Amino acid sequence: MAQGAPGPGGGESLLFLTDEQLRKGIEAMFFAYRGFTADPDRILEDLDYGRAHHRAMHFIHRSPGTTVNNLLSILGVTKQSLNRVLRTLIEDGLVESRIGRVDKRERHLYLTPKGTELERTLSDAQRARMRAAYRSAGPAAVQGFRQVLEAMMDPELRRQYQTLKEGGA
Amino acid sequence: MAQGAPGPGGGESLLFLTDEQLRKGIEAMFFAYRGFTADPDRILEDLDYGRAHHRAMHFIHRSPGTTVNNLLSILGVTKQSLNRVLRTLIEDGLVESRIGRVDKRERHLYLTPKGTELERTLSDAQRARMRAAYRSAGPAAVQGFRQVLEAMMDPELRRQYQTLKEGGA
DNA sequence: CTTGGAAAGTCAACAAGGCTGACATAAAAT
DNA sequence: ATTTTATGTCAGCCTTGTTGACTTTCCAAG
Repeated sequence: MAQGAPGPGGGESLLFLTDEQLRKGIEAMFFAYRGFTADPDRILEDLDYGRAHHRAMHFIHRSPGTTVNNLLSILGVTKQSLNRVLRTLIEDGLVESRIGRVDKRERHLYLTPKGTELERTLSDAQRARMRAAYRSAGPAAVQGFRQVLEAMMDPELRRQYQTLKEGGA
Repeated sequence: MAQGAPGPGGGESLLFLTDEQLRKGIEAMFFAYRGFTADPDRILEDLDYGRAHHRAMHFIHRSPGTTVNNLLSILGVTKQSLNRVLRTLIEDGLVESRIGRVDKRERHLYLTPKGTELERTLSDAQRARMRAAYRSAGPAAVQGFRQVLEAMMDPELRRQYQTLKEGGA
C-alpha cells in the first residue's frame, strides 16, 4: 500500500503520504519524545520522584482544585497507580488534598508552595527545550506541529486536550 | 518569564513563544504520544509482547543485520534490558541472531518471516493513524511537524535519526 | 606467543510504575 | 433504607527499566 512512487496521475503531490514518509514521522516521534522528557527526568532522578509524579503535578498546577477522578481521566491510569504517586506527594508536602465543600466525597488537589516550586523547576526545563525548538522552527512550523499532533490523538483525548487548552487560553 | 502579553515592541509576533503556547505544545505531545502508541499496544497485549518488543522489531526491520550494540544505542536502554526482549523474540522464532563472520563477538539480527509478519501488522496499525493525521493536516503542516520534532531531539539522537532517515530515503 | 584489557553478550536480582481484584468508608442519590 | 459514587488501601502481578558479576572473543603490547 502506497509503497513505491505514486502513479503519474497522483494529483497534487501525495508524496507526503508514502510509507517511507510515514515511517520517518514515526521515528521522529520516537526520538523527539525522548528529548521531550529528558530534562525533567534528569532533575527527578536526583529527588525520589519519577515521571509519574511530574505528570500529576503538571495537571494539578494546570487545574488547581481538580478532583482525583478528574485527574484520573486525564492521565489515563488506574486510581491505584495514581494514588501511590499522590500519597507520596501529599506526605512530602508538595500537594494538598482538601475535602470538597459541596460534595464531601471529593478531594480537591492543590500544589503547596513547595510543590509549586518543584513544578516550576520541572516545567522551566521542559519549556526551555520546547522554546528552543519552536524558535528554531518558526511560527508556521509550530502551527503545523500542533495540527498534526492534534489529529493524532484519540478523539476522547482530543476533547480533554481542547478543554484544557481553552481553559488556559 | 514571558508570562503575560508581550510588550508592544515585540517585533513580528513572538506570541508563539509565550509560556502559554509552550505549555499547550507540551500537553499536545503528551496526549498525541498516547495516540501514537495506542494501536500497536492494543495488538500487542493479546500476544505476550510489549512496546519494547515492538521497538526492537521496528529497528531490526529497518536495519537488517544490525548488531546488538547498534540497536542499543538507537533504543537508549541498557544491553541487559534489550537482551531480555531479544531473548524472547529469538525463542519465539521472530528474530534470528547470527554470529558475526568477521567479529565473532557480534550478533547480527534479522527478522524471520514470522517476525516480518508481526512487524508489518504492528506498523500497519501505527502508519494508518499517522496517515490519517497527515492527510487531515496537509503537507505543509507535516513539514512543520517534522521540523519541530527534529529540533526537539537531543543532538546525539538527532544524528541517529538523520542517519536512519538517509538510509531509508 | 602470551597476556591483559576492551568489547559483546548473558544471567541474576532489584525498582518504578503500570495493572487487576477485593474491600472499606463516607456521602450522595434514589 | 438501599444503592451508587468518590476515594482510599492492601496484596500481588507484569513489563521494562536499572546495576553488578560473569563468559567469550578479539586485539594489541610486550
